[in-house]
Amino acid sequence: MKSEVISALKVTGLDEKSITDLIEIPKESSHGDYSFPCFVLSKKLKKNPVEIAREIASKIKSKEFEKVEAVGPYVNFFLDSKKNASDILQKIIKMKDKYGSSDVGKGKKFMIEFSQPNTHKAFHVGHIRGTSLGESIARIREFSGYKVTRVNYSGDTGMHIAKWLWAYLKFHKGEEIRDDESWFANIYVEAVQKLKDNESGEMEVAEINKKLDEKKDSKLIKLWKDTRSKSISAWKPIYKDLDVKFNKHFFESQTESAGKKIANELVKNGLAIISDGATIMDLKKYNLGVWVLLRNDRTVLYSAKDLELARNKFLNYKMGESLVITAAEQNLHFKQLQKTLELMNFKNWEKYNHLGFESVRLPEGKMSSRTGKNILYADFRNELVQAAKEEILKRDNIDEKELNARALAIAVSAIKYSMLKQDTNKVIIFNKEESIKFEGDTGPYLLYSYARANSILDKAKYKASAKIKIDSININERTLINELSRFPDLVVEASKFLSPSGIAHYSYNLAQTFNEFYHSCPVLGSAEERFRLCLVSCFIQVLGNALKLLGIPVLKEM
RNA sequence: GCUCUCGUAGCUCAGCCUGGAUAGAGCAACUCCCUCCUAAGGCGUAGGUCGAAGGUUCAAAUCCUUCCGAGAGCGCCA
Repeated sequence: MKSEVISALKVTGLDEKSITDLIEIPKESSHGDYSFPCFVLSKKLKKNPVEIAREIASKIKSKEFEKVEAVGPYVNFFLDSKKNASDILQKIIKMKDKYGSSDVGKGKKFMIEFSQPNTHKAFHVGHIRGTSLGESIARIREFSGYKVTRVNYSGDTGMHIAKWLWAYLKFHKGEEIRDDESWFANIYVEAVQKLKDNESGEMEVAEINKKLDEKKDSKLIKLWKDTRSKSISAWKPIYKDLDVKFNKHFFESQTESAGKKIANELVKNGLAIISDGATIMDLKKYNLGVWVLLRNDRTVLYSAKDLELARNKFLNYKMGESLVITAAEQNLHFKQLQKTLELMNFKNWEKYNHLGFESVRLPEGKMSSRTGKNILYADFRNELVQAAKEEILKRDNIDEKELNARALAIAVSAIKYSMLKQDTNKVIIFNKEESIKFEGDTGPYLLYSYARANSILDKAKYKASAKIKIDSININERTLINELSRFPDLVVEASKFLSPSGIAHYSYNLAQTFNEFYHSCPVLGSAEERFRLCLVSCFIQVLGNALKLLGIPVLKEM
């Protein structure tokens, strides 16, 4: 179709390459399917571009186009809209769940690490951003043909654990250990508070940290193990809600001793040095500052553990590309990590990539598990589910089980959509009052559009058929079909740039276009019923595919 | 001080990679539309020096430079 436009434009005397580069797809459908701006020719011919456009349009006589017209300095091409529409719908009907998929990643392995909650700490709304983002990128990459391995990595050791254990032993000793996120979160907050300006406390914590590192105090190790496993159990319902499954869960406790070994080897190789008793990588000449691997008491830091994790991933998973998703605060850390891998001569070091996403903040400031100034996932989720239930009951009377299922889907759609629609390098100001509203540019709006469309098909007892007969096509239908046709290109973009936000915006635009169609084009009982039913079913298919990539569940009824 | 990110309507954001036709949405405000497929919807009104100044270009929100403002990071947290 584009090729016809190109060959028609050979009347300009330009070669195929420059024509291809110049052709645009207009933002507005009233400007046609393709458009050719005449500014470049204007310079060449030293003539008014408006005049040139008029001349070109009059020279083109092709039956391939419904219309070719000059508008100002542009030549606009209108394709045969019925044929075009039928081609697009047929493609969707044929490909179903695969519509939008591609094989750009065929034969390639892609490992993605995301979520990374720490044990003994809060899983708060900020964690949802990384979790939703990682899952969506994983799905987009799978859809694009990659073999994807999802991994999680948790801090189950280190200073924050020492602080938590200190507070537990000091103020909660003997208390039952619960698999409850907020119980863990509260004790951690208490630890941080009570350690403020408390030198003897700090020394006790350092002592616990050292003992954990040495693994000799069996009583302490048992407490650590018990609390660790309960804390891990507390995540299960969260990942179930969010529909996230990992192929592998790494823990820092498994990387620390090998990490320490790597740090010591780096000293032997002369890559790392000892400075003030600590083991460091001096990366100043790369403009990456200093990277501390071991503390001066020889205990191991995040940095050395990450080197071991990288080594493990390289060795045992043989992936082509590896991505780690974390908060953007860690951008420098990952540059230092990558540079160190390079200096260590790791094969494929340049494919060990990092994507940092900006923080989720409360209107009053940064969220923090240290101070407890945050919103725990479970609390927020329950509030959203409650709000959704109230909305449902306003308009429908359904049984408890169905009510719970629908409310959860609505809550999850609201959470995920709000996290995914925003560009990753933009801070999200999390406003709770705003986020429990289900109108406008929100997840529930998408589900609502989907459910409405589905209800039409239900009433018509519609069964998909590959035969499409189009007698006429109006502006609403045409716009909706154009929107449907954009999807595959967007998935390719999203996969390339590791960016689900484009899919999120697309979903919203698509739903909006559908709602306009819904409002102005009656389906059931209309003369165009067959064609419109087909269009509705294609809309459901494509919105469903898009939401699947975002990890957002759909509802047939709402 | 150095590095990175952000700055578009009252508020929250698209658009910027790949420059083009009147800068788009949502929320909030003000109208209108449920005898009609789900009003969690749709139509409309109002709201903009695209942070500022230079530069490149036929053409700049978009590319380049400088400056201003906000946030984050910068040796023993992760």
